[in-house]
Amino acid sequence: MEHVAARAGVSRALVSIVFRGVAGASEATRERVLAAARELDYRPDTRASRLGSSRTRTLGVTFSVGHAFHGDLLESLYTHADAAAYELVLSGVTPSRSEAAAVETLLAERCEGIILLGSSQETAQLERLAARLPVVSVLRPVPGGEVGVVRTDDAAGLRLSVEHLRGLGHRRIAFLDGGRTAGAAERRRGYRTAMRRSPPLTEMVLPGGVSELEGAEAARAFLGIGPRERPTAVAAFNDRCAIGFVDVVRQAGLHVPGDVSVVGFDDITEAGYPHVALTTVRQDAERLGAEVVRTLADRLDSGSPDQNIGTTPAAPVVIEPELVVRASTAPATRRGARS
Amino acid sequence: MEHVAARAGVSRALVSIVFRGVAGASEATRERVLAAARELDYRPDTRASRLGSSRTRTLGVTFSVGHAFHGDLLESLYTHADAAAYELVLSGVTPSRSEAAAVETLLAERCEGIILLGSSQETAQLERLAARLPVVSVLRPVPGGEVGVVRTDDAAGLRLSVEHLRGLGHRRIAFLDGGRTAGAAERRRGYRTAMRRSPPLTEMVLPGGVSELEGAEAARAFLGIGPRERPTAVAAFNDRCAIGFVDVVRQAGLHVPGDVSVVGFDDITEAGYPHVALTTVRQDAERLGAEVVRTLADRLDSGSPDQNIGTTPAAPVVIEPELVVRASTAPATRRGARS
DNA sequence: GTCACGAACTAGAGCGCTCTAGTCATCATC
DNA sequence: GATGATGACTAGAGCGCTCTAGTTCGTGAC
Repeated sequence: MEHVAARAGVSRALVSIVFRGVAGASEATRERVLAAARELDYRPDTRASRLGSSRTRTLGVTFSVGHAFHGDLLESLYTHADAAAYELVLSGVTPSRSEAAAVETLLAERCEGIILLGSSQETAQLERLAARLPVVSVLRPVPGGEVGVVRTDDAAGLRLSVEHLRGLGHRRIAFLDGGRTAGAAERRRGYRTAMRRSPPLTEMVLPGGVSELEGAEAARAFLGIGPRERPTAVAAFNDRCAIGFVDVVRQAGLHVPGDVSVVGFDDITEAGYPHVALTTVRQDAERLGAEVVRTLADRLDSGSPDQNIGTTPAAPVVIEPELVVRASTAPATRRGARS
Repeated sequence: MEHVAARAGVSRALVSIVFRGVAGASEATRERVLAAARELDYRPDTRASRLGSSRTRTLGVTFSVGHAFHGDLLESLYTHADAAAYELVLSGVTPSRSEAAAVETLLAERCEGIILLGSSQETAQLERLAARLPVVSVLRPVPGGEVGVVRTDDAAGLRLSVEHLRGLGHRRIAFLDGGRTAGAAERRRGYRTAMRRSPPLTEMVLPGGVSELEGAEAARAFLGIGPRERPTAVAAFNDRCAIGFVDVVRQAGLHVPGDVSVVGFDDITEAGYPHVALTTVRQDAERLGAEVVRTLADRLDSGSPDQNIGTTPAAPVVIEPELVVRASTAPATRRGARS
């Protein structure tokens, strides 16, 4: 910085002004400084600038590495954080690196707010964290109102699934459960509600899970059911689970959607591939990301300067999902499952 | 820090000593400081500590968000960086956030070294970057020797594929190409070499790609070939491509491995799921990560203090892949494709 | 008793920025 | 021509650490 200042013939303070993009430098000087910086291949040290300023304008994000939908969310977060003049610092969660450890590094970075994608921490822990700084839990609802929440209306999503299948004439509709994953309880609840509407249908919850593997296992349980009692349709916890289910069911000689209709959840990229063509409930990653940044930025930018603690989070933001009908669902046949 | 020092009745310098874990504090004081810190919920500010010290002990990583194999690599990198007392800072690449932009933020963080997972930048750009600081390209070979490289022996991997299929009696073996992706050229070369060994077989390269989508498209091209000329085995650029291929081929009524054997590449988690059971060439994410950290740490820790420029990278580290035989390959039948 | 020595601890100058409180022209205003 | 305003710029005190160059004190050797 010193060198750039010298080369441009100005003070260090002026260089700072130019790089922060604030008012206080003439157009001519601004260009001279930028030119000098370019020649010296200089770029401001983010560590130092964050240290110097009262605000770090930094948002920490924990995410599961390799998780497809988290990838989609990150993309949206990057875009909107950038637009709101915030920087993102990522902290990955892996089987050997816990979410708590990931959060710890974010705190040490002095992030102003923390974004947790699909958090698996206990509510009490989240509340303790939220007492220190603004926290928003994405995808996973957190009761109590201390922790900000941005999520899809999971229950409504499953209602869409079930109503769609009902409308196609299905009466035996199973749900492939998601266990303790973020959002699973709500989806299960949505399934139950929809099944109890008139005319009420017999509920059937099969243990499922988050990945293709668990979908495949659920399919084996499904195939173990006698053809006459077998559900003619299945709503899965998510797309990957649905895809694993379809794979195994097809390998067993059944047809999808001829013998069994399947609906997923998320609308991951793969679900839209022509050879997969999964009917699913779309979560809008783009909007989720936008809302996360908006709620956090609102809290941070409005709060009394350097005193974010005390600003309460806005009410949970719940985004309505949308049914995307593709080729994995079809009208129920009279005789139920064939073969 | 001030507060912790006051509470423990020592100087700020002593607190620093304790938190850095260096010698110079008695056991009793150490505990007193730690206790005070715990009570005040204090943790050192990483920005400030990096600023203060000559070394940042920070490694920057660019990766594709949502890319399964990058996720596996990140996990390994986290583990080994931690063991070598380095910190990782992640910078995600998305369709709307270029690799160059990702690198830019890493430079601004003053990372000591940069790790590029599956870089898609041009060699010239990589070399320019490598002139500033140690860079290692993972998965993607870079000629010239200026940029460190840690990768799997892609060519050998495809030779393993082809030899395996040859051994099963296959003679018409196609390759689903990976286009311009990292490693694709080497795999294509490995395929060619293996096909030209005695007895030489007729090469057949079908356009493939990196995802299931492209594998599915390749399958359609494959199905368009007359049953008599159709390859009886396929080596795919990667697992996802192989999986898409298998899906479509099965939907068309062919059997895998009965009618066509398929070999993937990577050994992503999904390939090992029982209902997928893909024969594949395993890339060892754990070892790749370990080697990346080792080579970087070697350069950084040995170099003349605060003068990394000039230390040349070690020779490329090439890790031998391993064939994992599962259920997607079987001996060739006399008549080639059935159905 | 004196001295050297090492262990335990401290003072204080950075690190590369930000940002408040200035200085100094220049220009319109009455 | 004195008076502010305004715009362009600078000095210098932080930010929260690290780290060198001390100081202090207890211990053992002689």
